[in-house]
Amino acid sequence: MSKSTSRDKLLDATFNEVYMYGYAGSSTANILKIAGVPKGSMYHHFASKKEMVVAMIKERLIPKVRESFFVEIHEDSRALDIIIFLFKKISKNKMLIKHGCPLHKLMFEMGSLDEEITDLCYEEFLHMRDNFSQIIDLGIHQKTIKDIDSKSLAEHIITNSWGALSIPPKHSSKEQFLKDTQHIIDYIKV
Amino acid sequence: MSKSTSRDKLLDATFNEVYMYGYAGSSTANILKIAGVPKGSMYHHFASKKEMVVAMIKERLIPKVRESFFVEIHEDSRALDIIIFLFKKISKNKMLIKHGCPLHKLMFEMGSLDEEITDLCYEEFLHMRDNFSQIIDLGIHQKTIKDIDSKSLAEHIITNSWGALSIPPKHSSKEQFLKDTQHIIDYIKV
DNA sequence: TTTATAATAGACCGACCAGTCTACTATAAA
DNA sequence: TTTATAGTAGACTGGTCGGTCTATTATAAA
Repeated sequence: MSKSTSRDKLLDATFNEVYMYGYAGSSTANILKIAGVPKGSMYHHFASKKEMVVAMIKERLIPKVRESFFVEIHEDSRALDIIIFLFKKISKNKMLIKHGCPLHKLMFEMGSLDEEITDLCYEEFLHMRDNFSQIIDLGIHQKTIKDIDSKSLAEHIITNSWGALSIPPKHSSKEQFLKDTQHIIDYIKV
Repeated sequence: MSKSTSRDKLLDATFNEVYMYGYAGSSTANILKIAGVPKGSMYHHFASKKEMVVAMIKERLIPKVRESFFVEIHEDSRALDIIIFLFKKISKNKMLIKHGCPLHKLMFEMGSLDEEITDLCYEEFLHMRDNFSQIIDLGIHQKTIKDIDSKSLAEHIITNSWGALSIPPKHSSKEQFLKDTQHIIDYIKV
């Protein structure tokens, strides 16, 4: 049982606010209200709204995305099955299906607006890609995945998932996502 | 040579403002400044910011996206070549490569915020999908494209392109987009 | 107990937001 | 020429924005 400090409550509220309304659409007043923390505390812990969001990305968004998008690599399991399992796992995550990948959403919005936040998100994208390409390399070695440039393929799989997940909540569904990713599976399997 | 009325100037400025800063991040004051039109004119032509954006989507965004994403179908040309040509055409569009598909960007942002705008964008997505699936059906008939459910494949191709185009301007390139879409080509060609 | 510092608390600030209001001008039908 | 309407013009409003300020309280080291 953690204490949940003001800082923690602010980061949690900031994640939800920015995820739902975007960076520009989020308001510090609303974050403070939801966190139940006075303004003085916020500006004690963070220099500005942007710095709070940067901390939120590092301490909430990136860990959540890693938790959602990453799977363990067992040397004895088939790499293709790992990827199929991952797509199933993502499809069960209602947050992702409804509102998209929070990393993608923020990076896309900030691309034209703030270089620091964009770069922070893009670095995590590269990290995801490199992590993913290891699974693909394993699959190529196991001959369960076609011998395609693994970095490029990993990038393809991530951006494709991002695109599929960016269908608006009213029209998105687990089934729609799995149908889309099935094309990826059909493409990469030997 | 058109007259470029105040209404036209407002819609043009609104497209750019919303494309760059998002709906929440856009400001009417800035739109008015760039359009060189006083506030009174804006509220004479449109009931609200939202109604102006709705008009912008119908009269600017959707036509631009159709122009960018659609290709003519010649009965005598190979459907696979049409799709390859389309990807090349998109890759040459610096606006799309840098800032992504404006339809995708707005739909993704508004998904949690406004149902009317979201539905307007989603309808156009469906229109794009159906138009695209015709090309695929042609390809299946010509045996240049694998016999895969054409609606699902069209959706896959569009959302994949959207994902690939949502890489931030600093890190996006024509080459990166073509590399990504090459996976699609390799997947669908017989 | 004293002292320093971390954290809480919220009133307050100027800037900017979308939207309103009244006045004025251009156009064209009667 | 008169009258009606479409369009231009921008000052102004209430509310929200991120951020500052001063005051107070909690914590812990000296």
